[in-house]
Amino acid sequence: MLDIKFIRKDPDAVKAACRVKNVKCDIDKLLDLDEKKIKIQQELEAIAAEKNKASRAIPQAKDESERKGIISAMQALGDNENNLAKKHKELEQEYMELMYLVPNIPSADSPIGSSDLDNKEVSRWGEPAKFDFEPKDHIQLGKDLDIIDTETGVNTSGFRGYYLKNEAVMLHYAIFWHALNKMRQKGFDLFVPPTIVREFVLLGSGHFPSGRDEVYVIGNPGKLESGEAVKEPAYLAGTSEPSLLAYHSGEVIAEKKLPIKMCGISQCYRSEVGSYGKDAKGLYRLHEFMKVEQVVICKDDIEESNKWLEEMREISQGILKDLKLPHRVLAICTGDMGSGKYKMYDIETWMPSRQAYGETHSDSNLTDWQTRRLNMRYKDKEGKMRFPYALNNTVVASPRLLIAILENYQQKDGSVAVPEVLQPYLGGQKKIEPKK
RNA sequence: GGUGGGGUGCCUGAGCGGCUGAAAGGGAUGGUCUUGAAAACCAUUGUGGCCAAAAGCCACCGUGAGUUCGAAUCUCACCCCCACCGCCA
Repeated sequence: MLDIKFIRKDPDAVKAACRVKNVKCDIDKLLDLDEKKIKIQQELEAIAAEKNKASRAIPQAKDESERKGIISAMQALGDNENNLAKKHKELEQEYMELMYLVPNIPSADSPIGSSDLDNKEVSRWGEPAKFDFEPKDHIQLGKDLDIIDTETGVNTSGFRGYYLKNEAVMLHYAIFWHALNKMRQKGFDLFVPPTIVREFVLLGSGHFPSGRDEVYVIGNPGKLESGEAVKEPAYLAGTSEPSLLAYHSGEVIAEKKLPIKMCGISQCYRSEVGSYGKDAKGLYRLHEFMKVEQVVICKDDIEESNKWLEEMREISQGILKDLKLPHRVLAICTGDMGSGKYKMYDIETWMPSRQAYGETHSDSNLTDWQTRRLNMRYKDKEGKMRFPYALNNTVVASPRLLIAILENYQQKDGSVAVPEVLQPYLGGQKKIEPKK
């Protein structure tokens, strides 16, 4: 959400943001609603002031007839008030619906573009492996090593279902252990956050209203004593970011507590309704996976927040470097970055079966777009209330990262080497051998 | 699942129909004192809107409706928390 005062002052900047981000949001209508709403509000307040004044006079009334006179005068005001209040409420609702759709202004150095084709590569690390044999994809490797079973997974769970088995399970958790250790060293507070969340949490993070389709709704969130369904629905979060942010929602944070560095590990659920037929095979696009996520909440300073964006990028790249996985960093263009974002990088890791880099991380600076929605504030030294800036980045997500590990670490004999940093988590095991 | 109790500012907590935006204490900030600190004492300490600012006005005591001339206070619904018992990974 943007500051309405900013939108009033510079509607063209907001319209430009809508354009480059491909967001449909009628700014003129928003401003019109704003104007109408304020006008009615002023009328309502004038009536309220008069009523309050009269009401205060009642205890001082000399006799019953003076009392009655005041009361009847007030009742006359009441009729108009009800109509205005109703109108105001309607306008307010319409206004809020639009406000939630207004995109953040992208940074000046973000590439302008309409799709992922316009993203700009900013750096590369490592050399994609060259094999002196015919490499297999992770699906085949998973079968041969008896560590991944997508066929039975689909049978049990439906499309995009999977089982991890044996060493894949060990690798999966080894990655997370490694990541959690690293994040603790970096001074992040660790969380296992809720994945079942209330509406305000996803509205606050910006996953609602426009990303509603992407989120699973829990059909039966519980029952009341009367046997009726609970009125408020519950949702399965697609990342721990909303829960981590909501930890401080509605809070006035002490300035000295900033920056707040949070790290969550959770299962993530995504309906993937917008991507039917895309990445249909293997472990790339899944309805449920696990992820370690980092969130930073810092002062409302562009420079400081951008410093954190780079710092978080480096933390994630550090883990890929620990795993010796070739990867590249992309500056995401305006059309591909999502409505709430100010600036965004993706990190893509080399996946031999795709003969391409595949997205494994997503590093974003949302400035105060989320904290305004969540009414999360801090008081600066002058005692002024400010909305802090919020950023988030993937630390690691698996099974997707398993694709890169298995495919990059495969050997001519059909085995897969275990990355050195992960070996301690597999009891020192160096190699995963094919099963006969 | 049963039975009670309860959501008030940064925190604890009083208020239970009208000068109450809210007592008291704590905390925080500033000052006096001190070589410095502690202690003590004094002062300050809501948010948002009309609004860029002053004056003024309006709204806000979990959320939403209602009763009333007037609601933190009364009624209803919803959300949440706590205690004890039962059940449970």
